[in-house]
Amino acid sequence: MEEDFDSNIGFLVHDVARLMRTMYDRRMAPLGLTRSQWWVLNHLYFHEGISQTEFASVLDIEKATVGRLLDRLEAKGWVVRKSDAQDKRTKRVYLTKKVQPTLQIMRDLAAVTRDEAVRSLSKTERKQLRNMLKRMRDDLSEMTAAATTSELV
Amino acid sequence: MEEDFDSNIGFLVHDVARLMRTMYDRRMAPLGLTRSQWWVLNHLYFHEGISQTEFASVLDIEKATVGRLLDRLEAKGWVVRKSDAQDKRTKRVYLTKKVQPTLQIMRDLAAVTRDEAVRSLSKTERKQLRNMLKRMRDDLSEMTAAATTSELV
DNA sequence: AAAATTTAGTAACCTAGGCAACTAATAACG
DNA sequence: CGTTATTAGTTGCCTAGGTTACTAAATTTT
Repeated sequence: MEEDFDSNIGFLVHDVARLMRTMYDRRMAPLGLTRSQWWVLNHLYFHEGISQTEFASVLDIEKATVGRLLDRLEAKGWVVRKSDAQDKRTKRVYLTKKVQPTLQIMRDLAAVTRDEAVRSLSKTERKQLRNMLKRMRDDLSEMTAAATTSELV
Repeated sequence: MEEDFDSNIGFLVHDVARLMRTMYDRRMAPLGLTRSQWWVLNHLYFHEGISQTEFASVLDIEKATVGRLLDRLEAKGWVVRKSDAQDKRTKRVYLTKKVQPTLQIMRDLAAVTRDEAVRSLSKTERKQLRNMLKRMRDDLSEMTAAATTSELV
């Protein structure tokens, strides 16, 4: 059981994620965007004016990581940070005009890669896979949040 | 379809992998090992004397990444590199005595995390998940290998 | 045999992610 | 009101991963 590493779900998930990331990133590199950057821009498209902390929570990554992603995006002129008028601590994030036309291309390229990854799965299987991964993600998300304030083993 | 980002398989896989990695790493940190390092040691357990290039191929990561992982493991005294007698270019990798007893603990901790991740899945679902992920991995693995020498879009 | 090509490993530079420590600003409380 | 605690963001330090360019050694070609 533990010895069957080729079937270890943890590493299977890890491998699939890594391989998909590699394909995404290779495709997007000519456009000057990485997969993570695209993901950030995409969320921003639907939540413009979000604060960095809210953003970190939505993306479920650390504030520091969000900050640095935004640093790179801002340096490229795809994003701007504006201080909140009420709360001088918080910065709200906005897309620039420059990046808008690029987003659709990104989405299309992402779809191509995604379709490639699941091309051997039937419609039913894809649905099952999505369902299972969502449950795993939600469980894990709870656990990582809970574990911050308590014991791990 | 493309708009339903919460169900985007690519990002679901990415999220699950990241969350599992976080749980793994938090548990293993007190033992001084990361998940990647453990994975390397584990492979080494079954393929001692492997060359770095073969290792990169087995793990399906870049040679440079393997080299750096081994740098850290060697610095900690868990691994040694010995030059091949026949081919002076290649270095073969071996586990040290020091690390052997730790491996079982690692495996146990990994199993705990893995079980947590799939705790809401039935036996049947786990089997299906493994099967689907393997097919995805194999397809993607082929693609990334093929794409190195040809066009991407 | 000499020259050209391939191969093994490394180094440098990049993004991404985590954790911990910090500053500045706001909120809570006595 | 003033002190204390919390919150938002940044910075520094770590691992992991990729790409490219390089060196040294081995192979292949001519």
